[in-house]
Amino acid sequence: MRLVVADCSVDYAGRLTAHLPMATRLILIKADGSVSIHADDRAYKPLNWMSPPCTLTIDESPESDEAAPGVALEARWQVRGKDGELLQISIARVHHDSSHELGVDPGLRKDGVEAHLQELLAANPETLGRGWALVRREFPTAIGPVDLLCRDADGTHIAVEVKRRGEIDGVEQLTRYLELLNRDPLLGKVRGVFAAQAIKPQARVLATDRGIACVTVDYDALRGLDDPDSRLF
Amino acid sequence: MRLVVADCSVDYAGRLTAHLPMATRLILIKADGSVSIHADDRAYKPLNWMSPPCTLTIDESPESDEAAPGVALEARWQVRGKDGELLQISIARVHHDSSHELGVDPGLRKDGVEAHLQELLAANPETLGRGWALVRREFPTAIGPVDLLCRDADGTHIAVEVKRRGEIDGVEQLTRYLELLNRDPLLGKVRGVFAAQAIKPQARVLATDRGIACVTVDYDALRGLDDPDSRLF
DNA sequence: CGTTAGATTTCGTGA
DNA sequence: TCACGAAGTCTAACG
Repeated sequence: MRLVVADCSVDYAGRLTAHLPMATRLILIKADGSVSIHADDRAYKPLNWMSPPCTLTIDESPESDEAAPGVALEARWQVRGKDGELLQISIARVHHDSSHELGVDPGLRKDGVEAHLQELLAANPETLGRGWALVRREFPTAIGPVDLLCRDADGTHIAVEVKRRGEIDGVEQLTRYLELLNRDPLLGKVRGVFAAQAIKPQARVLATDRGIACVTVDYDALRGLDDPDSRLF
Repeated sequence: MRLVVADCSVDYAGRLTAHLPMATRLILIKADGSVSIHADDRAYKPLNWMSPPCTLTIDESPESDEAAPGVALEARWQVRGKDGELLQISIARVHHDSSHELGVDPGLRKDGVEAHLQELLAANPETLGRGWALVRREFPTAIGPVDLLCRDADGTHIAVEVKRRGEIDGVEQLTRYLELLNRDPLLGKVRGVFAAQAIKPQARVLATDRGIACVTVDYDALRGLDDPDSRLF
């Protein structure tokens, strides 16, 4: 990994066209070939970048920038990506330049994403409704799998769409599934349930309008049900 | 902006739970308070991060990590965010540490996004169909504005949804608008057109099934129509 | 290889 | 401030 702090201007032409006027910025070159240009804000997002695969070529005696003919340039970097994408960095002055050997990262472990929420609900269908039982996770349909298919105490099937955050797209998705499932004579009338940690008001309105019930799920409580050791009380 | 290259392990607890075992990484602290931890791959995305507003506290004589009692730690950084989010960085060895004054970035100019595509189509409705005229951009409905409302040579209204890339969500969106617009007796029967630089096959199928026409738009040609100087041929 | 759905999405804009 | 739509989204999984 190479870290360069420099006064530079930047031009990007590819999926869009963008220009950065001359200013002091961090240029980050990773071992994967990626190049990113950071200002001192915007959290982790760079101002401009090039994703791998790409190639960096350096011109140590470039012409001056057309936009600023008076400014002498130390170097011009050209990063070429796929599809003719080009990131051009015109460097007027380098403040810092260092390289570091990081090695391959051992990777990271995550917990608490939608897949895990789905697992927890599959293991505890009673959370969604009294007397409900799981029929199948990832129940297949022609347009994709339904997250959970359950059956209530009366034997009625319920299609459950699980989201971490319940927004309008999830309701649309469940609507398409229900349309298909309700054509299947083996299942009979299928109801819909939209389950999420939090449901946006507009999504709730749309769901209700379509006869889909909404359930907000307490992730921590569910995890407690699943693993009593993790309870804190 | 402060750049630290160090052997560290990381724990994050907040919107999810995540752990990074000990390894050499870049820690980037920006003036906005954000902290991000980068490996030498994954392009510009960090392994872990904390977005502002957040506060960094440093413990210079921490206890050893529970997970690795044998490893002595130089420091432990705790970054606290909103909602009790916590990013904890356990530092075993610092390889590099430097700070740099970057100042406020003058910002960047972008071109070629959806808003501009919408402007160009509004200025050139004939691109969508012979004899078409623009009625209004951002035509308001109860659930949000339709990108373009046009009228063809016969006086029939057409609702146009503009996307850079035409996917299934855009068709759903236009469908909802059409449902509403067709209840308005002042407009009469309203047709739908889905316009994008490229339209995914499935989106095209869904649109066609719902009687919505698809138009692929040549952005560069449109820009040429709008500004003859920018033509390259 | 195309398509889909998720993301600690992030980021802007308009109400 | 909240909510929704767009993003140079990116990325991993699945058919």
